[in-house]
Amino acid sequence: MAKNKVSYAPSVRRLPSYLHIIRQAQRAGDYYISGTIIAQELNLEPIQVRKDLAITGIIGKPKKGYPVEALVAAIEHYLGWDEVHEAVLVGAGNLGSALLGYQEFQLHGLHFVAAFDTDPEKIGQHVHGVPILSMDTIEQGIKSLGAEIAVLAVPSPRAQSTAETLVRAGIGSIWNFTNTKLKVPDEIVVQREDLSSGYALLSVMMQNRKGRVV
Amino acid sequence: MAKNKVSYAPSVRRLPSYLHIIRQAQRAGDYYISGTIIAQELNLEPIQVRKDLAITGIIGKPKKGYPVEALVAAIEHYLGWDEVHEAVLVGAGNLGSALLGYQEFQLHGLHFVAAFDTDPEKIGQHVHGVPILSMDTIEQGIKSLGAEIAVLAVPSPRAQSTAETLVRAGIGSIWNFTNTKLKVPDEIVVQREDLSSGYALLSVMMQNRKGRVV
DNA sequence: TAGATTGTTAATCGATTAACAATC
DNA sequence: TAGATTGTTAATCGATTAACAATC
Repeated sequence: MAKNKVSYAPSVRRLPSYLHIIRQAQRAGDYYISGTIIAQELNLEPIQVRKDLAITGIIGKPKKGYPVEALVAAIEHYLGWDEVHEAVLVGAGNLGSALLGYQEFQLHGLHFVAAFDTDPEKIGQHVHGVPILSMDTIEQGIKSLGAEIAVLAVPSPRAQSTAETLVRAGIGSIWNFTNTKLKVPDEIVVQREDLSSGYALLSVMMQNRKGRVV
Repeated sequence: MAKNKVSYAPSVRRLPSYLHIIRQAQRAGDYYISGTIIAQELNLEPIQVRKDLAITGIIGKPKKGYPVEALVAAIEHYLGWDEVHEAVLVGAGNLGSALLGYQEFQLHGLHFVAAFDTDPEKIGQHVHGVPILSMDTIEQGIKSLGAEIAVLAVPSPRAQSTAETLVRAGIGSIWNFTNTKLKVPDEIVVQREDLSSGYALLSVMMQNRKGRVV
């Protein structure tokens, strides 16, 4: 099977920002919102917004823009955010716990049913209302809970072996917050989140500004 | 002044991953590492690795690869990670505190000197050894501490107003973890980290797999 | 030496932007 | 109606990949 690759990845990455703006318009009671307005808010080109929205299948109205209600639905449906996805947190450290508490994900259908950790002090406790179970029980746990997503936030050295356990447990998708590139079968969906890459960008911008080379 | 934009942004984003691999080789005692090996580890094309590394100015040796020691130095210098950058955390909630505790950033020169929060319960306390100060004192605080980077992790609704305070306090760079697009003067460096965009990508991959459309 | 790997120059691919007719 | 905005088709731009001579 081919490696999971998303067409229009840059467009897909921008959709959540659009959704955020559109939701604001929705709360303000607007029935229509134009690509021009969205673009303005996000400092983008209107044509880019229109092209991006087109992938969700939404049809706009010349002069008025896009119907807000339908647009929210189209984006959410395209992303699968209109359905609940059961998830487990693997590694309930600082970052992991923070992710559990991140309200926005729940709004987008990410539903944590359990967390796993090796620390005996933590096992049996709850973080943000989610029970922390022993890492030793993870294989059975995932199977019986039927979780489809694992949010991986263990220390890097344990990332690969933990991923392998997740695969054995039948997990479908791994959201990888470690800085380790995971070696897993092609049919497993993996999305790696690398905080350092954003910091690298910030750092280079700072360097550029320092030398007045922009 | 032109909007801060990084040339070769995709390449810059990959550099931290390379650094990670190269450091491993360094610890293993290797004197040279080839682009081929790095590519293999990260599932990339060797030519891409070579092109990316070229922007740091490193010169490799045909047949052997790149000198490990010099390569680490070249990447770190290119990113400015060989110097200390003083930073403040603004918003000591779940995510913010997790970022403070993230060891890796310290390794790359990010040095937190203070955190600011509005919660009276937190003020006066320490997170990961860093004192939490009152948000009311942020303007003076940043000025006297001389911090150049602010890591912004306040609730979204307060993001814009907080950013304006940061600008008044003379901050140079904002690493923005809120899902709000900040409106600040062009000379301020802003890097926005959007966790939802990665989740969107994961979601679409899951959708694709479900329909066996890859 | 032989051959793996570099760095350069050219080709390809995909994403962004431009132009513009259609239209509510 | 007049004109702002859409969606489509084409042009541009930048990033990735390919080809290959140079070389340790």
